[in-house]
Amino acid sequence: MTASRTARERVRAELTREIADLARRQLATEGAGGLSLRAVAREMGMASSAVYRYFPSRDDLLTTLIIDGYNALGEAVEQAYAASPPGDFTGRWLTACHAVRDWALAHPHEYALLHGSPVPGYQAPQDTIAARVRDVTVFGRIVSEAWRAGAITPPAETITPPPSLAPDAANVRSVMPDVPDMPDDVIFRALTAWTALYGWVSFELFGQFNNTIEERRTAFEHSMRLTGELMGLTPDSRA
Amino acid sequence: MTASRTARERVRAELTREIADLARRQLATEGAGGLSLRAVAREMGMASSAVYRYFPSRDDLLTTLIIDGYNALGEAVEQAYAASPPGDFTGRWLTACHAVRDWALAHPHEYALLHGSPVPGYQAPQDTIAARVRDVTVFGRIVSEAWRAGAITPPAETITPPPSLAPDAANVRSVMPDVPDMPDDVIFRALTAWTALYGWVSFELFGQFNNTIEERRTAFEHSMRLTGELMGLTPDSRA
DNA sequence: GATCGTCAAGAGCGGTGCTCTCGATTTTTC
DNA sequence: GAAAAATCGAGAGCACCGCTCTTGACGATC
Repeated sequence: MTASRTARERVRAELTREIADLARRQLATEGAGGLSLRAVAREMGMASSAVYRYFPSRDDLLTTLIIDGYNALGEAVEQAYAASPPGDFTGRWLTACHAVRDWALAHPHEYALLHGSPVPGYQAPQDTIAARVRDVTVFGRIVSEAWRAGAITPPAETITPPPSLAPDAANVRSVMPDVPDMPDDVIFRALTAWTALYGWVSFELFGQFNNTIEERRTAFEHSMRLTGELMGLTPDSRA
Repeated sequence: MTASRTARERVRAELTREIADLARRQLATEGAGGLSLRAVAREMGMASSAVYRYFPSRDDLLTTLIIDGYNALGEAVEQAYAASPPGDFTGRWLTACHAVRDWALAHPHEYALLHGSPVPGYQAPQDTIAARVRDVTVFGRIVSEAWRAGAITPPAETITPPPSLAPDAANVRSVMPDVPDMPDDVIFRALTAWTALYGWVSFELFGQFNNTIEERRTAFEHSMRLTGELMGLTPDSRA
């Protein structure tokens, strides 16, 4: 039932995929604004109006590209997580950070679609939100595992978050499995590290480091070590 | 000479300003992609072709908007700096952070133009880079003043940056007045705090905190306190 | 007062997203 | 197997865009 319905449905699924792939290639070369339904149709050898049989609007096409992008980024982070040694939490954190950065550098326009300014007239539908949590989940897993292993020790005289932030902390905690005892302080430290990660990648990709930071990869890793320290991760859990 | 040349030049300068203002208003309501030379011309009651006498292309108009945006943001940060008490460096850091966030929230589309994904076919010219450093300069001043006052004490067993990052650290140090003795470690801690600041604001503005972080301002301030700690700022320098 | 530079306006080019209609083809139903 | 229904591609067309070129009128200058 899932493999083959009518021939028409099969060719429809095929064409839909083909259009999306072509659009993604066009996105990679031209950028988000250069995405043109007419150009896709031209490259596929069909009339521009025919494309609307598969994607009711340009925004719908954009939405699938965004969802695919979140999934690709999430998968990259998941694979990096799976390939990193379980005991070394700082290593896992750094590996995951590099996975985000590497993917962003390899797919700059797609990253811009996900974490850049929203596309002009485009309003992201709810569908995209579900796919968005995929990379977040991995980071949450890393932090929660480290916490349960006792590898997170925030500074003694820590800055305690105000009580009004408890609900938000609970929201963040919900993406971390089995850490009901994690203090809000650690939650917000992890959140801050997370924003620093994407802040760095966005800065690097959007050109804010031009003529200033040249040893990008090394500087990035060092910065992520600092954010690891901010989270309270012990520098090397194997030592 | 600066006040009045011929009447023609005066009216020309006036119209140029008027076009830019109208474009900025259109940018605020429609977003970067919705900026249309034709719409501006329509609203000014002139033919679309006439606008090209003042801005040779849409990208040129965008460039002036970007430069104006950087200046407005920089000025907001400068004013916040000027209004904050000189002795309290953590306070100055937080005030400057809030200035960035407040300005971004008040001018979301302009912020997106500055720190979001680059506009489709637009290539930022060198002119924009000069205006960009204005806010950075303020942050550099805060950090360097704190350092000279002895209010920055990074953790004892710190993560030292690799020697290959020394040139980049020197680049960053160049925006900080009179701190030749500031260690590269502190430089990169400040840089990381800076990326965390803009990472947070971008996340908040671009919708990544939806359904997760609701007490935005409080959470932001707490996060910035944490980045202040990361820099080594003593929690309250007046105590 | 004639000349020259500047200006607004109009027409037009090629491009865009999107809609509608029409004929052809495939699937479903009887 | 034939008729009915659903689907599809193509074409024309709408309103918009950035941008160019030409034309005619206005203002400043000698």
